[in-house]
Amino acid sequence: MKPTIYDVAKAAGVSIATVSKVMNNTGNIRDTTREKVKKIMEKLNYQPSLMASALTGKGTETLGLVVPDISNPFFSEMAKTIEDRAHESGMSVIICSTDENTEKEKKYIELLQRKQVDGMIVASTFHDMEILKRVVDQKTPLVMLTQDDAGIGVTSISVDDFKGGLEATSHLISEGHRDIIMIAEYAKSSKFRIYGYIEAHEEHGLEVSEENIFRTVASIENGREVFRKIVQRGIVPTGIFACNDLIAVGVIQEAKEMGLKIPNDLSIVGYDNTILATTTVPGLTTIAQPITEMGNRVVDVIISEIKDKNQTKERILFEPELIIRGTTAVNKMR
Amino acid sequence: MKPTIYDVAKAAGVSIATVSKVMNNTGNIRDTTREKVKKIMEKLNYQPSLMASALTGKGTETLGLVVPDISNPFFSEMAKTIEDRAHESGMSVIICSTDENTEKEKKYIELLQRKQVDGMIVASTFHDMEILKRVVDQKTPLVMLTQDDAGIGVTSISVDDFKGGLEATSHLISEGHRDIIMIAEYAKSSKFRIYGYIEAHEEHGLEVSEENIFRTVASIENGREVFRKIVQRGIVPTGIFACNDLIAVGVIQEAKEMGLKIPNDLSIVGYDNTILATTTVPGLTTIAQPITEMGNRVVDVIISEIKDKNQTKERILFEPELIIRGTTAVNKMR
DNA sequence: ATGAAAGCGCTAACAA
DNA sequence: TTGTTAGCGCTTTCAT
Repeated sequence: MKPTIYDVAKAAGVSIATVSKVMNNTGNIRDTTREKVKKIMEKLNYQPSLMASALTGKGTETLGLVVPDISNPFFSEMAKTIEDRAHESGMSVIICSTDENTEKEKKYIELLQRKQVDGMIVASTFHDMEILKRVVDQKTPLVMLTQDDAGIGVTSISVDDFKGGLEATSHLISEGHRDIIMIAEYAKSSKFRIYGYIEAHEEHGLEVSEENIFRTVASIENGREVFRKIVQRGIVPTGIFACNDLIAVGVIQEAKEMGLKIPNDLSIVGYDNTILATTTVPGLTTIAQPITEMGNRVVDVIISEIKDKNQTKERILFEPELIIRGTTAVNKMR
Repeated sequence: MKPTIYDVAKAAGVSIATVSKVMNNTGNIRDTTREKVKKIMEKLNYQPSLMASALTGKGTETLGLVVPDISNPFFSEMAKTIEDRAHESGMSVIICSTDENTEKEKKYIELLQRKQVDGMIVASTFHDMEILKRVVDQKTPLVMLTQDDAGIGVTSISVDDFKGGLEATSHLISEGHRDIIMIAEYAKSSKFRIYGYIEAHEEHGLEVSEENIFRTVASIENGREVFRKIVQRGIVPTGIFACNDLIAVGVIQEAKEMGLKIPNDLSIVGYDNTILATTTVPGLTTIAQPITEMGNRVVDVIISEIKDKNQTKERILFEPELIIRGTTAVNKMR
C-alpha cells in the first residue's frame, strides 16, 4: 500500500539508515547516493510517517487549537491567522470546537494529548481548570488565548478587556447615554469587560445596577432573545454594550424588527470587530481586537515554548481599539 | 513525563498485554484485575498514545478537511457541522485552509497523508488533480465536497449548481431584469452555476454575453473591486448574481457607497446562505446550500468508506433553495 | 486469565 | 560513507 522506509531502501539498494539520513539531511551521504535515494522516494511517492517518527521522540509538528465555536467569525478569523502562521513554521493545526460544553472541553483536551500535539492553544472558556492543569503538569506547552491563566502558570495572550469595556462604555456615555445595558458572556473575558463597564460609570459619577448586566452565550439568536427579554422587563435603554459582535448583530436585528431606529433610538457597541461589524447597516461600532497580531503572536509564543519548555510565562496584553461606525450616535432622547 | 503502558503495567503489577486488553475491552480479564488496572490508569492520568496504536495498524481516528478559506463563513459553518458529526463518531478533524494556493494544496494533502488520516474531505478547488489521484491510489478514502470528482473516481457531495445558477438567474429575470451580470469564482463549482445562468437566459429567449460574466476570488474586497470594474466599463446592470455571499456583500457595500439604492437601483442574488446573508440590510436574497445536511452526510460517507474501502462511488447532489430576502425587487428601471 | 514476544515505521547511537 | 541494531508505545498472536 503506502511505501515505507524499507521499500525505499530496498529499491535504492541501501539501508534504511541511509534513507533516514537523506530524508532528514543528517549525517554524511555521498551525493550520488543522495540523488539515487531521492529519485526513488519521488518515484514511489514516499511520505514518511509522522506517527513513526513521533514515536521516536521527535515532535508531531502539530498544534492543538481549542475554541468555543469555530463558526463564530471571531474564532474562524483567528483560526485562519493561526493556521497560516503555524504552517509558515512547518506546523499544522488541529482545531477543536467545544461548544462551551464542559464534556467536550475535556474530551478534546484529552484527544490532543493522545495525539501528542507539540503544543496547545486554548481559546475556549475553561470551566474545569483541573483539566488544563494536568496538561501543564505533563509539560505540554500551553498558552491561553483570549482569557487569562487562572493560576495554572501559563502564558496568556489577550486584549486588555478592562480597557475595552471601559472604552466601549465611555463612548456611549460621552454620547449622552445614561441607560446603558451590558450584555455579557459567561466567559471569563467578560469579567473584565464588566469591570470596565462599571469603571466608566463611576468615572462619570453614574450609578450601575447589576440588573443592567445580562448574560448569554454568543450567537445572533441569543442576542435577539436577550434584547426581547430586556424590552419585556420594561427597561428602555438608549445604549447597549454587547460583549461580542454576534450578540450585537442579534440586538440590531431584533431592535429593527421592533421598529426602533438605529442609532437614533438605540445605540449599540459590539466587541471583536469581525467581518460582521462591516456588513451590518449601519456599520457596527465595536471594540477591535487585533486578531491577526494576536494570532501571529500566539503561534510565535507557543513555538518558542516548544523549543524551550522552561520559558518565563508572561501575560501579554494587546490594546483594544474603539472603531466608531454607524450604530452609535448622540442620545437625542434625553 | 507522560505515563506509558509500561508505567501502568508496573504500577498495577500486571503485564502490558493485560493493560492493553482492559483499554480496548478485548480478551478475557478478571473483574478484579480490570478494576485494579483502571484505577491505576485513572490515578496516573494515563492517555494511551494514538501514535503508537496507529503504528500497529489501527486507524488514527482522524479526518482531514481541506477548505479554500476557513474564514469564509460558508466553510467555517461547514467545518463546524463536520467536526460535530465526526466527533460523534469518535473521530477528530484536522482542518487545512489552502488559500486557493496550489502550493499549499499540495503541501497540506501530503501532510495529511503523513499524518495517516483515516480519510480526507476535500472542499478546496483543486487545480492539480494529479495530487488527489495519488491519495486515491494509496487507498486513502477521499470524498469531494462542493465540487465534482473530475474523473478520479471518488464520491462527491455538492448541491446541484446548475439548478442553483438557474434559479438565481430566473428569479432576477422574472423580476424583470434583463441586464444581469454574473460574478463567478474560478472554482469548478462556478462552472455549473454559469451554465445555469446561461440556461435561464435561453429559456427566456435572452442573449447572454461572455462579457457579462466576471470572475474573482471569494472575498468582500474582491466583490467591491469587481463591481467597481463593472461600473468603470460603463456597464449598467440592474441585476447581479454573485457566486457567493462574500462577493455579494462586497457588491452591496460598493453599490451603496456609490449611492445606488438596493434593491431599487440594483438587485443582488448571492449564493451559500451563510450568516452574512442575514446580517446585511436589506437581507440578502441568496441560494441556500444545505450546509448542515451536507456536512453530516459527507462525514457519514467518509466513515463508511473507511470501514469498507470498496464502496461504490457516487455523486450526491443536494437541492439548492432560493431564499428571497430584500436585495431583489421588481425592476423599475425598464 | 495472564504474559512473552514479535512487529508497526522510524531515529539515533554505534560499528564497520 | 554506510549499515546494524536497539528502542519509541502499543497491539496481537500464541503460549502458559
